[in-house]
Amino acid sequence: MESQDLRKAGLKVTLPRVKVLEILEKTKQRHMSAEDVYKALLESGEEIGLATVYRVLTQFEDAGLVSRLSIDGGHAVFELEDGSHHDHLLCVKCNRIEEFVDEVIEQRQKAIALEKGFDMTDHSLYIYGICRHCQ
Amino acid sequence: MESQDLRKAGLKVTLPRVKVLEILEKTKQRHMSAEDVYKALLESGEEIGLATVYRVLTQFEDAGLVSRLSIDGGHAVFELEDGSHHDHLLCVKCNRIEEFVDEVIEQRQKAIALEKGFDMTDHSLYIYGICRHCQ
DNA sequence: AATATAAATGAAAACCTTTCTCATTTACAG
DNA sequence: CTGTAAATGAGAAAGGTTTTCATTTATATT
Ligand SMILES: [Mn+2]
Ligand SMILES: [Mn+2]
Ligand SMILES: [Zn+2]
Ligand SMILES: [Zn+2]
Repeated sequence: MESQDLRKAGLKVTLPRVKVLEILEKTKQRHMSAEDVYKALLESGEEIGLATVYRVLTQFEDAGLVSRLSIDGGHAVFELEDGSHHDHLLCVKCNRIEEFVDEVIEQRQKAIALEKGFDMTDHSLYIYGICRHCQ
Repeated sequence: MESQDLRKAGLKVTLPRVKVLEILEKTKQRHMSAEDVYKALLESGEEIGLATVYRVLTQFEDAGLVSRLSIDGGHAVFELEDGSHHDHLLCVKCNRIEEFVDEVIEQRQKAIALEKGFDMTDHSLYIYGICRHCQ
């Protein structure tokens, strides 16, 4: 019952919001661009405008329902937020995305920010390479 | 004699290329956007088109003379390549950029790539926060 | 030094992703 | 059921970057 998730987030329960959430929950690709979501909606018979998809994804991000990856130079990619922070490995050939968590790196980042007098608000780490399947 | 640097890189020695290189070498700001370089050229009396600035910066990147940072959501930023890899801290208020090197993080990244079967080609790490001056 | 030719440039148009505008539709509180 | 604020769709606009193509320039050759 994702209507509850929406209401909890202070968002009115509208068809576009319910459908976008459904797509994100049902898809095989955990990481989707706005365009991907838009196309998936069309395929599932929902004619929801791309502008609305962007709006809804941004609202979901603000509400903590999804998180946004900003990949090198390209378009943003969204994923359902599951509460566990992680970073990403990207295959430069097939665009496969894998996830990882590394506490050592997380700690070092905090230490570096402290050392440099920064109040760290966020970080972004991407490892680019050629995946097993592509090499 | 930056003409030599250009020739070594297989690039013809043209006025735009020489001037862009000069700007990058003389500027106080180590990190400059294409627009910044373009404006600095204008201020120094050189009427070089923005498209040329983009082209030249990309060629310099390919030649290993500069490197490009892809900052979250914004425009690209370029810096003269000095052979020493480093990552960046960015102030979300004043856009100040600081640099750091952390061997522990570098090593962990390699280990993670290996673990996941990736042949690592690159990585990008940005720490966002509020700098000393802005907090 | 003059010439030929491939490469580089400038200006403007095109591109691509994302955001905005605004008229219309919708959710939902009363 | 009604009124009202919020959400939507379509298209325009934004903002950074790349492309196109006619013109200019660097440099190898005479
Ligand atoms: Mn992820
Ligand atoms: Mn730097
Ligand atoms: Zn791959
Ligand atoms: Zn600052």
